[in-house]
Amino acid sequence: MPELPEVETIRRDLASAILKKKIVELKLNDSKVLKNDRSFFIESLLKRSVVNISRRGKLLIFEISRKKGENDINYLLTHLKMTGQLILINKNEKIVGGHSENNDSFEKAVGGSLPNKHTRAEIVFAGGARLFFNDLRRFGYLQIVSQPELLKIKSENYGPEPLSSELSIKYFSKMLNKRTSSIKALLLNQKLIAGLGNIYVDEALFLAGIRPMREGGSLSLAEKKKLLSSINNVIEKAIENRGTTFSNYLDSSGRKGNFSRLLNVYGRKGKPCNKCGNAIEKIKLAGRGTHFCLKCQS
DNA sequence: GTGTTTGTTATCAA
DNA sequence: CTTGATAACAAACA
Repeated sequence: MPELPEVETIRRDLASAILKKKIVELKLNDSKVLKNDRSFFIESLLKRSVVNISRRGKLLIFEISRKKGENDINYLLTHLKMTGQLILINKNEKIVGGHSENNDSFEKAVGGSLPNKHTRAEIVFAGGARLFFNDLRRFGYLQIVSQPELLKIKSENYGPEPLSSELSIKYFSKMLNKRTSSIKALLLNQKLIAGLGNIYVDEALFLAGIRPMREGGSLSLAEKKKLLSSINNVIEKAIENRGTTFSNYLDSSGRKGNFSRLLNVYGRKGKPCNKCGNAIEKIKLAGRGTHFCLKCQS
Protein backbone atom coordinates (compact mmCIF):
# COMPACT_ATOMS: atom_id res chain seq x y z
CA MET A 1 0.00 0.00 0.00
CA PRO A 2 2.19 2.79 -1.18
CA GLU A 3 1.43 6.08 0.51
CA LEU A 4 3.36 9.35 0.23
CA PRO A 5 6.68 8.13 1.73
CA GLU A 6 6.77 5.00 -0.42
CA VAL A 7 5.98 6.89 -3.63
CA GLU A 8 8.56 9.54 -2.73
CA THR A 9 11.20 6.82 -2.20
CA ILE A 10 10.47 5.38 -5.63
CA ARG A 11 10.55 8.86 -7.17
CA ARG A 12 13.99 9.64 -5.78
CA ASP A 13 15.48 6.30 -6.74
CA LEU A 14 14.12 6.37 -10.27
CA ALA A 15 15.17 9.97 -10.80
CA SER A 16 18.79 9.09 -10.23
CA ALA A 17 18.58 6.06 -12.51
CA ILE A 18 16.54 6.73 -15.62
CA LEU A 19 16.53 10.47 -16.32
CA LYS A 20 17.49 11.36 -19.91
CA LYS A 21 17.65 7.72 -21.00
CA LYS A 22 15.81 6.99 -24.20
CA ILE A 23 12.85 4.63 -24.15
CA VAL A 24 13.59 2.02 -26.81
CA GLU A 25 10.87 -0.55 -26.24
CA LEU A 26 7.45 -0.85 -24.61
CA LYS A 27 5.74 -4.09 -23.66
CA LEU A 28 2.11 -3.55 -22.74
CA ASN A 29 0.63 -6.77 -21.46
CA ASP A 30 -2.63 -5.54 -20.01
CA SER A 31 -4.74 -2.85 -21.60
CA LYS A 32 -6.79 -2.44 -18.42
CA VAL A 33 -3.97 -0.50 -16.75
CA LEU A 34 -3.67 1.89 -19.69
CA LYS A 35 -5.98 4.87 -19.42
CA ASN A 36 -5.20 5.94 -23.00
CA ASP A 37 -5.55 4.40 -26.38
CA ARG A 38 -2.72 1.91 -26.81
CA SER A 39 -1.25 3.44 -29.97
CA PHE A 40 -1.35 6.95 -28.47
CA PHE A 41 0.37 5.61 -25.38
CA ILE A 42 3.19 4.10 -27.43
CA GLU A 43 3.57 7.15 -29.65
CA SER A 44 3.79 9.37 -26.57
CA LEU A 45 6.65 7.39 -25.01
CA LEU A 46 8.68 5.54 -27.61
CA LYS A 47 12.04 7.10 -28.58
CA ARG A 48 11.56 9.76 -25.95
CA SER A 49 13.07 10.13 -22.49
CA VAL A 50 11.98 11.06 -18.99
CA VAL A 51 13.30 14.54 -18.24
CA ASN A 52 11.86 14.99 -14.75
CA ILE A 53 10.01 12.97 -12.10
CA SER A 54 7.73 14.64 -9.59
CA ARG A 55 4.96 13.60 -7.23
CA ARG A 56 1.60 14.87 -6.02
CA GLY A 57 0.19 12.93 -3.11
CA LYS A 58 0.54 9.29 -4.12
CA LEU A 59 0.65 10.11 -7.83
CA LEU A 60 3.97 9.79 -9.69
CA ILE A 61 4.48 12.21 -12.59
CA PHE A 62 7.03 11.56 -15.34
CA GLU A 63 7.70 14.50 -17.65
CA ILE A 64 8.32 13.18 -21.16
CA SER A 65 10.69 14.85 -23.63
CA ARG A 66 9.36 16.57 -26.74
CA LYS A 67 10.39 15.76 -30.26
CA LYS A 68 11.58 18.43 -32.67
CA GLY A 69 8.78 20.76 -33.68
CA GLU A 70 6.48 19.72 -30.87
CA ASN A 71 5.21 22.42 -28.53
CA ASP A 72 3.15 20.50 -26.04
CA ILE A 73 4.65 18.56 -23.16
CA ASN A 74 3.17 15.21 -22.19
CA TYR A 75 3.33 13.54 -18.82
CA LEU A 76 3.10 9.90 -17.81
CA LEU A 77 1.07 9.50 -14.64
CA THR A 78 1.48 6.38 -12.53
CA HIS A 79 -0.76 5.48 -9.63
CA LEU A 80 0.17 2.29 -7.76
CA LYS A 81 -3.07 2.16 -5.77
CA MET A 82 -2.88 -0.87 -3.47
CA THR A 83 -0.55 -3.44 -4.95
CA GLY A 84 1.33 -1.66 -7.72
CA GLN A 85 5.12 -1.88 -7.91
CA LEU A 86 7.72 -0.18 -10.09
CA ILE A 87 10.85 -2.31 -10.19
CA LEU A 88 13.92 -1.23 -12.11
CA ILE A 89 16.33 -3.92 -13.24
CA ASN A 90 19.65 -2.72 -14.54
CA LYS A 91 21.37 -4.28 -17.50
CA ASN A 92 23.71 -6.68 -15.78
CA GLU A 93 21.50 -7.41 -12.84
CA LYS A 94 19.94 -10.82 -12.56
CA ILE A 95 16.20 -10.77 -13.07
CA VAL A 96 15.68 -12.31 -9.69
CA GLY A 97 18.33 -11.61 -7.14
CA GLY A 98 20.82 -8.85 -7.33
CA HIS A 99 19.75 -8.41 -3.73
CA SER A 100 21.65 -11.23 -2.15
CA GLU A 101 20.49 -10.63 1.42
CA ASN A 102 16.83 -11.22 0.75
CA ASN A 103 16.41 -13.11 -2.48
CA ASP A 104 13.60 -15.19 -1.07
CA SER A 105 11.51 -12.28 0.16
CA PHE A 106 12.21 -10.36 -3.03
CA GLU A 107 10.96 -13.18 -5.16
CA LYS A 108 7.94 -13.73 -2.94
CA ALA A 109 6.95 -10.07 -2.87
CA VAL A 110 7.46 -9.56 -6.59
CA GLY A 111 5.63 -12.78 -7.41
CA GLY A 112 8.46 -14.70 -9.05
CA SER A 113 10.98 -13.71 -11.67
CA LEU A 114 10.48 -10.70 -13.91
CA PRO A 115 8.47 -10.37 -15.99
CA ASN A 116 5.79 -12.54 -14.41
CA LYS A 117 2.01 -12.92 -14.39
CA HIS A 118 1.57 -9.65 -12.49
CA THR A 119 3.70 -7.62 -14.93
CA ARG A 120 1.29 -5.24 -16.65
CA ALA A 121 3.85 -3.17 -18.54
CA GLU A 122 7.58 -3.01 -19.16
CA ILE A 123 9.62 -0.03 -20.30
CA VAL A 124 13.05 -0.73 -21.77
CA PHE A 125 15.64 2.07 -21.78
CA ALA A 126 18.69 2.58 -23.98
CA GLY A 127 21.59 0.93 -22.19
CA GLY A 128 19.45 -1.99 -21.08
CA ALA A 129 17.67 -0.89 -17.90
CA ARG A 130 14.13 -2.25 -17.67
CA LEU A 131 11.30 -0.81 -15.62
CA PHE A 132 8.54 -3.25 -14.68
CA PHE A 133 5.06 -2.12 -13.66
CA ASN A 134 3.69 -4.98 -11.62
CA ASP A 135 0.23 -4.95 -10.09
CA LEU A 136 -1.39 -8.03 -8.61
CA ARG A 137 -4.86 -6.55 -8.22
CA ARG A 138 -4.85 -4.20 -11.22
CA PHE A 139 -6.15 -1.12 -9.45
CA GLY A 140 -3.14 0.90 -10.54
CA TYR A 141 -2.86 2.64 -13.89
CA LEU A 142 -0.63 4.38 -16.42
CA GLN A 143 -1.94 7.50 -18.13
CA ILE A 144 -0.56 10.04 -20.60
CA VAL A 145 -1.85 13.58 -20.03
CA SER A 146 -1.14 17.02 -21.47
CA GLN A 147 0.14 19.87 -19.33
CA PRO A 148 -3.30 21.49 -18.90
CA GLU A 149 -4.78 18.13 -17.93
CA LEU A 150 -2.01 17.60 -15.40
CA LEU A 151 -2.54 21.01 -13.82
CA LYS A 152 -6.25 20.33 -13.53
CA ILE A 153 -5.68 16.95 -11.86
CA LYS A 154 -3.10 18.36 -9.47
CA SER A 155 -5.25 21.26 -8.32
CA GLU A 156 -8.68 19.63 -8.29
CA ASN A 157 -7.90 16.27 -6.73
CA TYR A 158 -5.28 17.08 -4.14
CA GLY A 159 -5.08 19.24 -1.04
CA PRO A 160 -1.81 20.55 0.46
CA GLU A 161 1.21 18.27 0.81
CA PRO A 162 2.56 17.34 4.22
CA LEU A 163 5.89 19.08 4.94
CA SER A 164 4.88 22.00 2.70
CA SER A 165 4.14 25.59 3.65
CA GLU A 166 0.68 25.25 2.09
CA LEU A 167 -0.23 22.88 4.90
CA SER A 168 -0.31 25.64 7.50
CA ILE A 169 -2.04 25.42 10.87
CA LYS A 170 -4.40 28.07 9.58
CA TYR A 171 -5.46 25.87 6.64
CA PHE A 172 -5.52 22.71 8.77
CA SER A 173 -7.65 24.29 11.46
CA LYS A 174 -10.13 25.71 8.99
CA MET A 175 -10.25 22.40 7.14
CA LEU A 176 -11.44 20.58 10.27
CA ASN A 177 -13.76 23.29 11.45
CA LYS A 178 -17.40 22.22 11.82
CA ARG A 179 -16.68 18.85 10.24
CA THR A 180 -18.80 16.01 11.58
CA SER A 181 -16.88 13.18 9.89
CA SER A 182 -14.37 11.21 11.90
CA ILE A 183 -10.86 12.69 11.91
CA LYS A 184 -9.71 9.42 10.36
CA ALA A 185 -12.01 9.81 7.33
CA LEU A 186 -10.99 13.46 6.93
CA LEU A 187 -7.26 12.67 6.95
CA LEU A 188 -7.78 9.94 4.35
CA ASN A 189 -9.50 12.44 2.01
CA GLN A 190 -6.89 13.39 -0.62
CA LYS A 191 -8.74 16.58 -1.49
CA LEU A 192 -8.28 17.88 2.05
CA ILE A 193 -4.69 16.72 2.60
CA ALA A 194 -2.59 14.80 0.06
CA GLY A 195 -0.62 11.63 0.51
CA LEU A 196 -1.85 10.01 3.71
CA GLY A 197 -3.23 6.47 3.64
CA ASN A 198 -4.43 4.00 6.23
CA ILE A 199 -1.04 3.34 7.83
CA TYR A 200 0.16 6.90 8.37
CA VAL A 201 -3.26 8.20 9.45
CA ASP A 202 -3.35 5.64 12.27
CA GLU A 203 0.26 6.41 13.18
CA ALA A 204 -0.20 10.19 13.18
CA LEU A 205 -3.32 9.96 15.36
CA PHE A 206 -1.44 7.77 17.84
CA LEU A 207 1.45 10.24 18.03
CA ALA A 208 -1.02 13.08 18.58
CA GLY A 209 -2.95 11.15 21.26
CA ILE A 210 -6.26 11.55 19.41
CA ARG A 211 -8.80 8.79 18.88
CA PRO A 212 -9.61 8.12 15.20
CA MET A 213 -13.39 8.30 15.69
CA ARG A 214 -13.35 11.85 17.06
CA GLU A 215 -15.32 14.30 14.94
CA GLY A 216 -13.00 16.64 13.05
CA GLY A 217 -14.76 19.69 14.41
CA SER A 218 -14.34 18.53 18.01
CA LEU A 219 -10.56 18.99 18.06
CA SER A 220 -9.20 21.87 20.10
CA LEU A 221 -6.63 24.21 18.59
CA ALA A 222 -3.94 22.55 20.69
CA GLU A 223 -4.98 19.14 19.40
CA LYS A 224 -4.96 20.38 15.81
CA LYS A 225 -1.44 21.72 16.27
CA LYS A 226 -0.28 18.46 17.80
CA LEU A 227 -1.89 16.46 15.02
CA LEU A 228 -0.39 18.59 12.25
CA SER A 229 3.10 18.25 13.68
CA SER A 230 2.56 14.51 14.16
CA ILE A 231 1.58 14.14 10.51
CA ASN A 232 4.66 16.02 9.34
CA ASN A 233 6.81 14.08 11.75
CA VAL A 234 5.67 10.61 10.78
CA ILE A 235 5.88 11.41 7.05
CA GLU A 236 9.38 12.84 7.42
CA LYS A 237 10.62 9.86 9.43
CA ALA A 238 8.99 7.39 7.05
CA ILE A 239 10.69 8.99 4.03
CA GLU A 240 14.02 8.86 5.88
CA ASN A 241 13.42 5.15 6.39
CA ARG A 242 12.40 4.53 2.78
CA GLY A 243 8.77 3.79 3.63
CA THR A 244 6.85 0.93 5.18
CA THR A 245 6.54 -2.55 3.77
CA PHE A 246 3.41 -4.22 5.08
CA SER A 247 2.05 -6.58 2.48
CA ASN A 248 3.79 -6.19 -0.81
CA TYR A 249 5.31 -2.73 -1.16
CA LEU A 250 8.84 -2.75 -2.57
CA ASP A 251 10.96 0.15 -3.71
CA SER A 252 12.25 0.38 -7.27
CA SER A 253 15.22 -1.83 -6.40
CA GLY A 254 12.92 -4.49 -4.98
CA ARG A 255 13.91 -3.67 -1.40
CA LYS A 256 11.54 -3.40 1.54
CA GLY A 257 10.95 -0.21 3.51
CA ASN A 258 12.54 0.14 6.95
CA PHE A 259 9.75 2.05 8.67
CA SER A 260 7.76 -1.14 9.41
CA ARG A 261 9.66 -1.73 12.64
CA LEU A 262 8.88 1.82 13.77
CA LEU A 263 5.10 1.41 13.55
CA ASN A 264 3.34 2.04 16.86
CA VAL A 265 -0.19 0.86 16.10
CA TYR A 266 -0.75 -0.24 12.49
CA GLY A 267 -0.80 -4.04 12.28
CA ARG A 268 -0.21 -4.33 16.06
CA LYS A 269 -3.65 -5.45 17.21
CA GLY A 270 -3.47 -7.00 20.67
CA LYS A 271 0.21 -6.18 21.07
CA PRO A 272 1.38 -3.94 23.92
CA CYS A 273 1.33 -0.20 23.30
CA ASN A 274 4.86 1.16 23.06
CA LYS A 275 3.96 3.98 25.45
CA CYS A 276 1.74 2.39 28.13
CA GLY A 277 1.77 -1.36 27.55
CA ASN A 278 -1.99 -1.69 27.05
CA ALA A 279 -3.17 -3.88 24.19
CA ILE A 280 -3.65 -2.06 20.86
CA GLU A 281 -7.29 -1.99 19.73
CA LYS A 282 -8.47 -2.65 16.20
CA ILE A 283 -11.87 -1.56 14.89
CA LYS A 284 -13.45 -0.78 11.53
CA LEU A 285 -13.83 2.94 10.81
CA ALA A 286 -14.39 4.83 7.56
CA GLY A 287 -14.46 1.38 5.97
CA ARG A 288 -10.88 0.72 7.01
CA GLY A 289 -9.05 -1.31 9.61
CA THR A 290 -8.24 1.20 12.34
CA HIS A 291 -5.68 0.78 15.12
CA PHE A 292 -5.33 2.82 18.30
CA CYS A 293 -4.53 2.74 22.01
CA LEU A 294 -7.52 3.32 24.30
CA LYS A 295 -5.32 4.64 27.08
CA CYS A 296 -2.98 6.93 25.12
CA GLN A 297 -5.55 8.38 22.71
CA SER A 298 -8.60 10.34 23.81
C1' DG B 1 -17.37 -20.58 1.28
C1' DT B 2 -16.38 -16.33 4.39
C1' DG B 3 -14.08 -12.51 5.90
C1' DT B 4 -10.32 -9.41 5.42
C1' DT B 5 -6.82 -6.38 3.19
C1' DT B 6 -7.11 -0.68 1.00
C1' DG B 7 -6.86 3.83 -2.71
C1' DT B 8 -10.05 5.87 -5.12
C1' DT B 9 -14.40 6.77 -7.34
C1' DA B 10 -19.32 6.30 -8.14
C1' DT B 11 -23.57 6.79 -6.22
C1' DC B 12 -27.02 8.11 -3.31
C1' DA B 13 -28.79 10.78 0.55
C1' DA B 14 -29.39 14.75 3.41
C1' DC C 1 -23.40 23.31 -3.75
C1' DT C 2 -21.54 20.88 0.24
C1' DT C 3 -20.89 17.08 3.09
C1' DG C 4 -21.05 12.42 4.39
C1' DA C 5 -21.67 7.49 4.21
C1' DT C 6 -21.29 3.28 1.74
C1' DA C 7 -20.53 0.00 -2.01
C1' DA C 8 -17.70 -1.36 -5.62
C1' DC C 9 -13.53 -2.65 -7.80
C1' DA C 10 -9.77 -6.82 -7.79
C1' DA C 11 -7.07 -10.88 -6.22
C1' DA C 12 -5.11 -13.50 -2.66
C1' DC C 13 -4.80 -15.40 1.79
C1' DA C 14 -6.14 -17.36 6.47
